Amino acid sequence: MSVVPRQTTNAPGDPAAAAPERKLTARGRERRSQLIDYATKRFADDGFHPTSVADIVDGIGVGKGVFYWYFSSKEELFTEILRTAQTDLRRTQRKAIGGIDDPVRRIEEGIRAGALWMANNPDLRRLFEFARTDESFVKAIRIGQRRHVADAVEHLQAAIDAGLIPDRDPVALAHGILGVTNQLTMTYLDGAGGGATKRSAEEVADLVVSICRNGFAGE
Amino acid sequence: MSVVPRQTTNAPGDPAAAAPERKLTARGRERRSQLIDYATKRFADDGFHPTSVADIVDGIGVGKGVFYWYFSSKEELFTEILRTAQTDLRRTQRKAIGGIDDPVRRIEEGIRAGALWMANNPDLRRLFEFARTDESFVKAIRIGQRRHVADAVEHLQAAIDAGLIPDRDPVALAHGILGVTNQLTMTYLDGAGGGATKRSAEEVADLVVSICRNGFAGE
Amino acid sequence: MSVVPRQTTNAPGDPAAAAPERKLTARGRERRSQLIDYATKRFADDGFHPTSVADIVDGIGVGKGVFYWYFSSKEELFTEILRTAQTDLRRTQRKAIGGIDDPVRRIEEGIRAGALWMANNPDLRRLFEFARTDESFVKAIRIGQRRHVADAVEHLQAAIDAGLIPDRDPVALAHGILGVTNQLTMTYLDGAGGGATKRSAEEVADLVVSICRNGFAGE
Amino acid sequence: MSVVPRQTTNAPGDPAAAAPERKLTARGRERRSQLIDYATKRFADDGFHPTSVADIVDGIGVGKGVFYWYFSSKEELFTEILRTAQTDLRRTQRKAIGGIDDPVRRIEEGIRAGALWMANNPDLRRLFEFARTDESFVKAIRIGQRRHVADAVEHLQAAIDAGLIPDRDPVALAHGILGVTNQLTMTYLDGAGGGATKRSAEEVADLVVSICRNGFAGE
DNA sequence: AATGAATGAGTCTTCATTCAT
DNA sequence: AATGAATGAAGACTCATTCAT
Repeated sequence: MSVVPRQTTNAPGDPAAAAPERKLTARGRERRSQLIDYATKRFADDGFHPTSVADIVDGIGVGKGVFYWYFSSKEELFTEILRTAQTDLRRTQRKAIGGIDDPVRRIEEGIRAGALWMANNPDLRRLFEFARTDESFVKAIRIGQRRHVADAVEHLQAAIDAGLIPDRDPVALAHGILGVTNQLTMTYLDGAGGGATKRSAEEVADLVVSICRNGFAGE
Repeated sequence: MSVVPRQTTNAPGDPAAAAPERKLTARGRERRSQLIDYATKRFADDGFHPTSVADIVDGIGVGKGVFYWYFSSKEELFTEILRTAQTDLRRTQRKAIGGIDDPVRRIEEGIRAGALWMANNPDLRRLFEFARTDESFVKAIRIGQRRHVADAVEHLQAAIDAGLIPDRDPVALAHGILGVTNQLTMTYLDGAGGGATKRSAEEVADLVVSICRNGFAGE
Repeated sequence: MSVVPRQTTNAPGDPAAAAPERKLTARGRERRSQLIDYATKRFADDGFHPTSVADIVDGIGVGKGVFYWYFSSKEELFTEILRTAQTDLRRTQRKAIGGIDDPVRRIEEGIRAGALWMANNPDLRRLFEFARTDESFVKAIRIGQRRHVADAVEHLQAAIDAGLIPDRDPVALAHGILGVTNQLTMTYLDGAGGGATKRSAEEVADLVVSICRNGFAGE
Repeated sequence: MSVVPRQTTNAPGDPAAAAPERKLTARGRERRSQLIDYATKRFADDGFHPTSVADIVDGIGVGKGVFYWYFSSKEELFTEILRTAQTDLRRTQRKAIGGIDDPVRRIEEGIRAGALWMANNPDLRRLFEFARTDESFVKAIRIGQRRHVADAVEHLQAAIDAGLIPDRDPVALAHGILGVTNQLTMTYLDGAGGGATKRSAEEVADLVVSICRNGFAGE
């Protein structure tokens, strides 16, 4: 006779719609990944808004309900993609500069790693770019970007303190680096280069590092 | 009862649907401007996809017919906004460097003018950014971007030829400048700066010029 | 160049979704009525939840958009039906007792008018009944019911003050009257009478008045 | 891949889909009760249609399969709730008047018992009310109501035959009693009373008896 | 030039129900 | 007995666009 609700569905008043916290089986986790991967591709190719949930589930060949079993909404899925991607980018950069002592080399290797990641994950790079333009996702993207910038600032400040580079606003520098990286990877690796010569990911990474380091007039 | 979209009379040979070629009265031109201005604001604030034609005409307080009297589609309006904006940006930059002989100063003043334009037209800057992410508009935006880059390349090449700056790929440099400009104006003037100090348009422009010129290590 | 929004769509923060305030033409007003009438019938016959917006527009033979041109949601339409009906019921009762001096006769004629209204508007009666059971509409229905009870209480109190009827809680009496009216009109005029003899609206009205007046033991 | 609803093994000759006839263990019976109790609460609070099977099983913290192990459908569960409740109400009333000889007192005590039951089972009272408004359940509810009325009629007729109360249509009287009981318990015990004073279940029961007995004008 | 009305395919999302394990 | 996964029809609602007036 006792009515003991063991579990409330979703904490109400939650700012951003959270994922349905489910205990997933192996098969479930696989499905979830599959949805994320396929959706990433479609979002990158066709855009977030133009890609419908129906497109996604049809593309995978499952029923519509499957989507909502794993994600509470299309927006939540997208946010999830962004979060994962940002985490991965950060991890990649950290790994690349681990063990390097010279702050300037840390900066350079960080830039290179960032550029390579962008080159290797063109879909995710595009999603970042879109997310920045959409009211619903700016917030999500800024959290990661702030951390990203903070990471770079740390090394820039160290280099400045060590007298290795001129003393300029490190936050502005970090953003400059970000801008160059985005623009060049997009231009040379995304087919956006108007008449620009095709280049390999490594070449582009070198280019990014060089421009970030010297500007157009430096050295 | 069936709704069969009819082709509007278009300029022949025009690849994308063009505006209905109308001879507008003074009042008509004003209406058109009003639509463009209001739509620009809404597109920038809420996004292109989330903003419906109904939002636009309701916001102005006119009927739906008005919209389709001046534009053949929502896409056409957006394309028109982009085209006008790109033209305006270019004109602004050209005016800024007119009469300057030193190629390096031309570059710097061009950068400054570009950054100032972005700072003064934040809505349009956002629309550029979005347009790059949407399959339907990349083409439109690239035409202008290519010209924009070409302009910069011309001066960079001149500076290189004159031995005023090191000999590096001017196309890459031009793109780097673009990236820095976008990122910094966005960061410091669009509220996107995570903890970054607020700055005036002029300060930001100086910052952009400085970073583009020297990179993080130069000078 | 000026952007002058003449009219915002809907006051945001509005508790209940309000109707899209439109200037309707004669044809528009007719459509709206048609939708209300048809929906009333379907809601009464099949229930509010089981009746879909598609059912309604299909039944009338118009496109789905028509519905949302006139009503902002299915709920809003239903609320509108309730409001109109309650107003009509009240007007009917007021007209019926206008000019009667004796408070007891006012009560009796009010009851009779109420019962007749219910008998003549079985669909609306059913909707009232449903609305009381649905979280989303109780509030809407109670506003009217409170007024309805207040009206009755006024006359009951007058009769008590004049020593024409025993001094009992008039609010409780008013609710009792309501209960009898609902139950009997439903039973005898809605096909809900289990084995009960069919009766005319007038007969039922007499029955309601008689029972309300005397109870089972009185007189 | 196709989903073809299969007939669950039903008691043959059963008009509506009946519960799977299972021999339940002690634990099984408890689960079933738990489902019924929790569902009753949700149906009463949120409505039958708005409450999904998922809501119910999630609220209890079990899988979907559990639900369909004990009930063949959501409708069947609801019907079951109604049936049980009606049986319980009847039993309560019968017990209350057992051993009373005077038919008038039998009527009064029956009314009181009914009112008290409603007061003590507000959720079930609400479900009765809803069931009367939904095409799918009217039939189920009427069976019980008919019996309920028949019970009352029996005593009313006895009282009339004994000359203890005036000779009026006992069926109508019985329905009148029902209407008063529903309306007053709802008003005073369900928070539906617009400005009406809160009262205890016993007070309300007294009120109901008094009004049913005397009407508004009788002694 | 402009309006209110209308279209209907398409969007996101829900939900009763089934099934393999 | 019970679970997580899946189904897919159906629901409410949107929206670019067209049309009669």
